[in-house]
Amino acid sequence: MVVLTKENFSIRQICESGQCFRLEKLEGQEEVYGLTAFGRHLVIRQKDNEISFDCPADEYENLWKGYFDLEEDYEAIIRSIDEKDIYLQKAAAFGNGIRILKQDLWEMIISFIVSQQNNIKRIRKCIDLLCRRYGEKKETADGSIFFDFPTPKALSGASLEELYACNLGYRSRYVRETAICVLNGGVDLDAVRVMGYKEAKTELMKLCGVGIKVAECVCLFALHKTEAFPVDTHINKVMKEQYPEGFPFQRYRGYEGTLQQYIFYYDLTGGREIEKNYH
DNA sequence: CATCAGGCGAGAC
DNA sequence: GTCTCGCCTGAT
Repeated sequence: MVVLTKENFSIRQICESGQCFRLEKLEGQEEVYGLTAFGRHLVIRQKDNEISFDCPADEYENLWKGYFDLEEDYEAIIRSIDEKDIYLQKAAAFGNGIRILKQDLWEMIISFIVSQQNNIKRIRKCIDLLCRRYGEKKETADGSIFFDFPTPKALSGASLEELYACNLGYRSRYVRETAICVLNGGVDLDAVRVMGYKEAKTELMKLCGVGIKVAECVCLFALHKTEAFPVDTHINKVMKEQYPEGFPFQRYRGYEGTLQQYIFYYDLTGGREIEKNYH
């Protein structure tokens, strides 16, 4: 068990921000979450600023500390926001516990292919079915069962019909073709891992079902290219309503993606009411 | 009943 | 290069 005190960390906000579809609130308890990632299952508890990770110290150091981006100073990011940009100030204050996770590349590719023209609840269900049916069955130290994310090989073995049965709909073909492409080495994920942002984005877009938006999400949530700025229906709406003269990308160069998450989360869960932004 | 969910590919031009 | 259209499926 590892316990630490941290500002700008909310496991609830991270969960609700929809960047990880295998982090979920556990039934019956407040602020207790379960995460499956990198072949492990982790229980996380939070009370105010005190967070506990139910794992050995070395696992925390080698895996979760990086995964949750705990070395980054999010307070400094929020402080850097233009004080006259009321909307962005409110969005960041609202989601100030969000972190940009460093997730598995393959898992993010499939997850965000599945996410297109889909809602978070259904995305979670799809991913869960894929893991149960094609992922390796594993067991935690205390004996509970979980399923790892399926490998490219395992997914390429699924027929279109079987993928439809996982509720993927028309995305079934994209998942199947992407799995086959990665398995063949048509796109080399080890190479993508060491590429810069633009190069990685271009390479990812060679995959079937990966367009600009999905590629940006993968760059941001797997490769930690925080300059990636995924534009979806929410961001598009906010850009029109709040930034008719354009979003000030130059001011926030290098961490636009982090701000994107504040905006996305605010629009998704909090900032429903339309407010004017005064520059 | 229509519209929408963290879009994308294919085809027309 | 830009524009339009159809697409699985469940919720509202």
